[in-house]
Amino acid sequence: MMKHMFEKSLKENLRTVLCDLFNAKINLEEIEFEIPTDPSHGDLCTNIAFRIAGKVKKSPVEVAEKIAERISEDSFEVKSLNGFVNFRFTDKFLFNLSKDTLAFERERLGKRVVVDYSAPNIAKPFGIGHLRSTIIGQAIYNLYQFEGWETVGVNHLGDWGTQYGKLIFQIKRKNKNIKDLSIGDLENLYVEFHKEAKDDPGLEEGARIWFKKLEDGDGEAVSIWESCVKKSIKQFEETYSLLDVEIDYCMGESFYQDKMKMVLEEAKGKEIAKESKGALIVDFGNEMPPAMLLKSDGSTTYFTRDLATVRYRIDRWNPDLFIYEIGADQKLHMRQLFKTVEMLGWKKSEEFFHVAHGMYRLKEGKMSTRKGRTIHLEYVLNEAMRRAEEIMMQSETVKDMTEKQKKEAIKKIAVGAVKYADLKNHYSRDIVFDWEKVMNLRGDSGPYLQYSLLRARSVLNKCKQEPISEESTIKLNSEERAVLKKLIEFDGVIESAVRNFTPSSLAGFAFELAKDFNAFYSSHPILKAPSEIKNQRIFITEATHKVLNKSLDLLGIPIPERM
RNA sequence: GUCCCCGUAGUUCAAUCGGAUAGAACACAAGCUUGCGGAGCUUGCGAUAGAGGUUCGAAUCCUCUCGGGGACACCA
Repeated sequence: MMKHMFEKSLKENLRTVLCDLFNAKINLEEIEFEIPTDPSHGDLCTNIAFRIAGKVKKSPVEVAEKIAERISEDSFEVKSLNGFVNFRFTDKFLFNLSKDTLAFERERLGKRVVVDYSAPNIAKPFGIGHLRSTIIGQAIYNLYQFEGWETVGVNHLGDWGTQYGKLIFQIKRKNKNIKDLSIGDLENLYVEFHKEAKDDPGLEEGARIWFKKLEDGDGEAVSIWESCVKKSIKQFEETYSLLDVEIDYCMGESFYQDKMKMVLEEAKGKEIAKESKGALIVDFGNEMPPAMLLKSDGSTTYFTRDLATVRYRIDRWNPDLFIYEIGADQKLHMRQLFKTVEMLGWKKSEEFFHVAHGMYRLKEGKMSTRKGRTIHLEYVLNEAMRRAEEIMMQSETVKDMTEKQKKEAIKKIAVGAVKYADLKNHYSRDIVFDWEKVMNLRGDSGPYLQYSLLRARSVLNKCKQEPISEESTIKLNSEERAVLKKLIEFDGVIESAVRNFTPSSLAGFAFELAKDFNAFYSSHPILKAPSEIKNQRIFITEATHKVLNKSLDLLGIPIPERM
């Protein structure tokens, strides 16, 4: 808060000065602070001189110089350079600002957000694509909650649709008994169906018939389907537990079976839905291709279910914001959905956001279930754990750990590595799936963050922090300044991560903080520092620990006790 | 064919919604242990696909070319 207040009063100060000097009237919003690219320029800067130079018919350099001459404060010095106005905090002031960062409590905003994420398909192993949705979605959920939103997380399980008609049909054709089939078997049957349907297009028709039967409540179809759901959910629960993810509600597409009719009636009544080639569609004119509500055989589509889902969520939670963490391949679908919601008059499309994550690709080419080029989460984690163990064996510090403790640590390191490798990328980018990068346990990686945090913790465990009195002299070296300057960025990073739906901003920040701390740690003693600066170094260690801990917590990266 | 996203060191990614000398990591090369955890630290090498335009200022915005990915009604 103190930083906020400081920036606000500095803005007001600038506004007054600009008015006095150049008779320029500006809004506070026009003044923006940034962090100079080169730390030697200062700790904060503004480009306001460029913005008003044209208005007042002076050069930016001159404007900046005049501003710098005019402002004088005890807590920072002001200098102009190349048209920028640079502020450099005194050590004491910077130190006090950083204390402010440690107050994590936010006021409740009275706003509610529904976050739709994970949403794996039943009867298939948990794929790497849904892993992305799960990890990013959970981080966004955490971030919104931290910022003071009331959050509702929903796992919109893919448990309905023609694909299960295909699966049931294939099970029947091959005379299989659902009781004997594993998730892997089910996936194989699905793949097999597609292969055979290529040569025999009649099979698609059979699949549609079986889905229609399922929708109409046919006993046999429902029983096979229920069995698939059960098997899948059991496996998903193991996965979520391993990933340390908990989603508030699990309501699959099938949940909305009886809620679509109402929506269809409303769409027809408002003349938004119309008939075309025997099907019921929503026409968007030239803006977009049409979306389908009912197929010509009368069965529903996932568009219908998504629409019913929105209706349900409005009725139940009436959120101020809907966030969908779903792959970029569904961009058109989402646009159609948001537009239709607006046409129905339920909500404005601005109240919806599609976090369209990019797709995973392999170095060898596209991923493809049919060609067997998929990556199963289980395999990735096992390999990551193997590597973590390898490094751990060389470590001195874990020698006195029990086997159980080691196993637990290895698991957390592997999960942290996999999650961080995903979170550090901007969601919109496709990720080239590279084993070496994902399971990298050094450098810009999850374990690097975990390690840095534990090292800070280890130092803190060896001493007692004494409060630093207001009178004590603070004198900082450049490594200490770097850490403190990074720390005071935390609030802004959170704000931007929330506003832009980018946990990647926080991941990047956490890495930079760890890096700055490590540089500080390696060049200056903390516990054996001279007594007059020992306390300030302990404070820096403690603050880093606290902020790093919170960052990893928000990102969903687990922290081992030792590693 | 139409629409959307992307193109940054050898490789994988950053760059605070137009700011100062484009940052990291991996890989490669050279160093760091008498101090708290070496999964660490320091140094070096090296990039905005191409051509125009907009302006004080462009990786970022506009146009075109080339290259990659995705989506386009009975899959989800």
